[in-house]
Amino acid sequence: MTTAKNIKPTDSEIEILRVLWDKEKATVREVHEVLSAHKDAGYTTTLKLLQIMFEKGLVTRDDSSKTHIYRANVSKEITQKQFMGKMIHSLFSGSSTQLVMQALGNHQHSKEELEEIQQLLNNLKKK
Amino acid sequence: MTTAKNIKPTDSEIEILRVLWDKEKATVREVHEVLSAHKDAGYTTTLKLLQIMFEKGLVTRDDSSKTHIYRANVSKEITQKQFMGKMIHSLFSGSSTQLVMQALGNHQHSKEELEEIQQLLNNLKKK
DNA sequence: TCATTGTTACGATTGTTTTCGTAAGCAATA
DNA sequence: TATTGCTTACGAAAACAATCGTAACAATGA
Repeated sequence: MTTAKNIKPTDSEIEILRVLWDKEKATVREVHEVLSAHKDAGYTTTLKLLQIMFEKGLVTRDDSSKTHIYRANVSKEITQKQFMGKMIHSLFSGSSTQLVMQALGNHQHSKEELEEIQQLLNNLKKK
Repeated sequence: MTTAKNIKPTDSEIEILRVLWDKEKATVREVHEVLSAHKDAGYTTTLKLLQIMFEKGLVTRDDSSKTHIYRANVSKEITQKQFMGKMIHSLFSGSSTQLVMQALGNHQHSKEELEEIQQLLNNLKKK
């Protein structure tokens, strides 16, 4: 699962992956419960999406018992990196620095968070 | 054009917007020339896309002469912010700090860039 | 004038994503 | 046993994105 897949999940697929990243494993019903809190789509929609994701290799499933159990098969980190790279390329002229400045300037960060970033920055500067 | 539009351009539309952001204004042919450097789609595809973007309000056009002249009607900054927000929400649990750390840690930054980020960080810390 | 070239308009096709309806199976239980 | 409820499978529709072919028209120059 830590393997880098060259697959880009759609928006709906990411919503599902978020649940799986969070819960480690889940049934269709469990995923659907979480999703239906802020989205309204039928149960079979979630089911179908998970089946498609299985075909694509985005998730694995244990079908040894009647109710199948799904797990993410792409890591959150790799997916983050992938989308980040795409965004840097398409919207920030390839400059990750510009993206960082944008994120820093346009969002609120607590004192602790700023300090955390400072730590990382210090490390990077050492090299 | 600086107005915040609640519209999310598709991937192809972003490619076109990049050209318009870069050139300020352009004809279909000019846009197409730039695009066809790294993409192969016919001229009428670019034309059609620009027409659709016009209907959506993503671009404006001057059709006073036969060859229309297009301009972006959404700013780069607002589009960046919009996609950034979406990404932070969907892939970073709403934490822009996490996104910043990811971008910092996973990409190369020159000494000058790191310094630039440091400056901004200093400003933020003052508050 | 007539052919060529470059332009817009627009319908149609193709592919992908999202959604749902329906059928079929299985298990629990009235 | 028969009913109910929860499950998967799967086809198909709807919405959207991307592509192209063709027609119509204007401007240019042979």
